[in-house]
Parts: sequence; C-alpha cells; structure tokens
Amino acid sequence: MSTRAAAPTRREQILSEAARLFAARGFHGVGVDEIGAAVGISGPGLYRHFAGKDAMLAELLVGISERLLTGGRHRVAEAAGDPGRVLSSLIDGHIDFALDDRALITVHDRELDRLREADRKLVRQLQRQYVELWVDVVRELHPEVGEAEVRVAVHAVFGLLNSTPHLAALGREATESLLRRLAHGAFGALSA
Amino acid sequence: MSTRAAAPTRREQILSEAARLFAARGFHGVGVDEIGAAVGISGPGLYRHFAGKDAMLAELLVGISERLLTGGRHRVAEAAGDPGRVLSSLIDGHIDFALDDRALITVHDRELDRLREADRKLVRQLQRQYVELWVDVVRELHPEVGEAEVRVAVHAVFGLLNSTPHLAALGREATESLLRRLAHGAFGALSA
DNA sequence: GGCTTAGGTTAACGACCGCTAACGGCCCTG
DNA sequence: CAGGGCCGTTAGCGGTCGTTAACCTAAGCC
Repeated sequence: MSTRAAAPTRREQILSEAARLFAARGFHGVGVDEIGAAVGISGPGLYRHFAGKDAMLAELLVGISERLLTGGRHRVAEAAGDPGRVLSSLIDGHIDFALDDRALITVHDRELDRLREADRKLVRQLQRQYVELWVDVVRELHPEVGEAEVRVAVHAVFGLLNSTPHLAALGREATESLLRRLAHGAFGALSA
Repeated sequence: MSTRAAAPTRREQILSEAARLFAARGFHGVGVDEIGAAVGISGPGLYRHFAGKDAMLAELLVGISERLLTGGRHRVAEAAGDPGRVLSSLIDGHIDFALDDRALITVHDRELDRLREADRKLVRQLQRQYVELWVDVVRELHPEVGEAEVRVAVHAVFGLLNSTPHLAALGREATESLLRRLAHGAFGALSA
C-alpha cells in the first residue's frame, strides 16, 4: 500500500489540465468546454466537481501558494541556525517547483486579479508569508542591507527563477545548477 | 520647435491606456468600451484609429520589441570593443525601460499568443535579435560558458529585471542601482 | 428489487463583447 | 458657402461563453 496517489482523482485531472490551459491561453482565453474536453468529459460536466470556472482558478492559486509556503517552512526548520544553508535550500526548493510546475508558475502571478476578493486576499497573505521566509534569512546574511531593498531583491530573484517557462533545452540537471548559481550570484551582489 | 512630442496624439493615448488595462486585467479581460472610456470616447469610436482590438495589441507588442532592439543596438554600437561596458549599458537600458513602462513589460510576455500568426512571428523575431545582442556580449565576457547556458542566463536576468511590476516603494534611483547590482551579480556567477 | 447517489449528457438561456451600420457635427479648403 | 474628411455618437447584430435545467445511466445499499 503506497502512500502516493495511485490514480489521480478526476478533480486532480481537471485541475491539472486547467492549469495547463490557463497557462497557455490565459484564464479568459479558455472555455469550460475546452477544459472538459481535455479530461474527456464535456462542458457542463465539470460542474459536478467545481462550483464554476472561478473555483478552479481559486483552488489552483491557493494550492500553489500553500505548497510553496509549507515547503519553505520545512526547509527553514530543517536548516535552522545556518542561514547560508537555509537560503540554499529555499533556492533549491523554488527551482524544483518552478521546473516541475511551469504551468502553475505562469498562472500564479498572471491571473491573481481574476479571483474573488476573499480568495485573492488569502493567496496574497500566503505569498507574503513565503516572501517573508526569504527576507528573514537574506537579512541574516546581509545585516547591513535595508529591509525594503532585501524585499525587492527577493522578488527579483523570484522573477529570475520563474523565468523557467520561457526557456528551452539544456536538460534538467544543467538548468537547476545554472539557476542555482545565478540566484546565489544575485544575492551575493547585495553586499558588494 | 522641440522634437519631443508636445501633445500625445489620440492613437498614442489609446495605446497607452490599452497597455495599462491589458496589464491590469489581461487582453481578454478588457472590453473595447473600457478602453474607449479611458480616453474619453466611447466604444466603437476606437475603430476610427485601429482596425480592431487585436490591432492595438499587435502595435503595442511590435512597438516594444522594436524599441528594445533599436535601443540595444545603439548601446552595443556606442561601447563597441568593450564588452564590459556594453553589458552594463544593456542592463541600464533594460532597467530604464522596465521602470518607465511597467505596463508594457507585463503585457509583453503575457499576451504574445493572442497575436495573429504574422504579427507573432515578427515580434518573436525582434525578441530573438534582442536576446542575441545580450548573448553575444555575455559570451565575450565568459568564453568558457556554453551558448545554451548563456542564453538561459540571459532570459533569467530578463526575468529578474522585468520583476519590476511586482515591487513597490524604494524610489527610482535606489531601485535602479539595486537591479543593476543584482543583474551584474547573476552574470558574474556564470564563471564561478 | 427499488432507492439513492455520483457523474455524466444535451438543450437552452442570458449576458457580454467585438464589430458594423447609420448618422451627425466640426473644421478646413476652394 | 458648399463639400468632404475627420472623429465622434447610438443602435443593433452575431457569436461566444458561463451557467442552469432536465434528463439518463450505472453502482452501491437496505
């Protein structure tokens, strides 16, 4: 009895395909019929699983944000006390996420404004907490740099790591290694 | 007689507002009535100036790409022979652009797929040439790094510099200086 | 064996949206 | 002062899209 999901549930299928389609053509650019077709059912059948198109997007965005935050917290706890190792671990985790879920990364910062007020607030709160993990550890490593600057730098490095959807080829390992070096290089320049 | 545009023409007004709205709510999320209202006319009046909504987006994206490329070429020519200065100049120019036209930056890599085939090919070609300017000069500075890696690194630094829409505060000068340092730091890590 | 529930189907409604049609004022020019 | 662009307007058409309604089938349960 494996604890891994053996077969993806229908909800998960739908979310996965919806993420792919939203990333490719934008939230408004994809119809529910299209999402349905992608999982082998048609149009309104989706409403047995989700309250509406908006609900799919909301679940996607909240899910990403939660996974990023909890993953980040684990990594912070694991290497607590060694800021250098914490930062490296956060970078590695973010790279893994960016490479594994390019579609989600794309949707993540592109369609946030399409959410209902409540969901949007939740997502933003989760994002903010995730950013704060990074800001805290970077400030430990660069105590002489102001907090606002560090926060901008963290966002900028996110932009660097999330550029992954735009790039082709080069193989998983090489891409990981390269992004790792670039991110460390950018943060290293904070004190120079 | 100044060579600067004294009053923006109506076309320019429309393009500017359309860029802002597209950036905020996405191409499909904005109606022509809304664009019209933003410039004080209503809905179908836009069709005196543009063939359609698609044409506005096309002109925006082609315009950005052309400005980036010609600006980049000038900078390359100005500092020719000194790769370090060329790279610095390219970075500075891209930062200026990113800070001056946040809306355009957002629309730039978000709505490319909404273009008609011909326009999309043109934009991609311009983008590719711009990237090549960067790749060439970075390869001069890091001859031992493979071309594919350099190209990925350039895209990643674009992601870093284009993260500008996400960040607040900190003042123009400080932001410029910070982004400059981060970009140089990232490229510097290519050889480490 | 009947009842319920889960998970589909097709038809259709209502809203919205891009775009066109038809029209009208303003301003320049001969 | 007549005429023709230029630049607007409002009305409305046609298509698309999210959503609901009504119905159907297969599986599990008492």
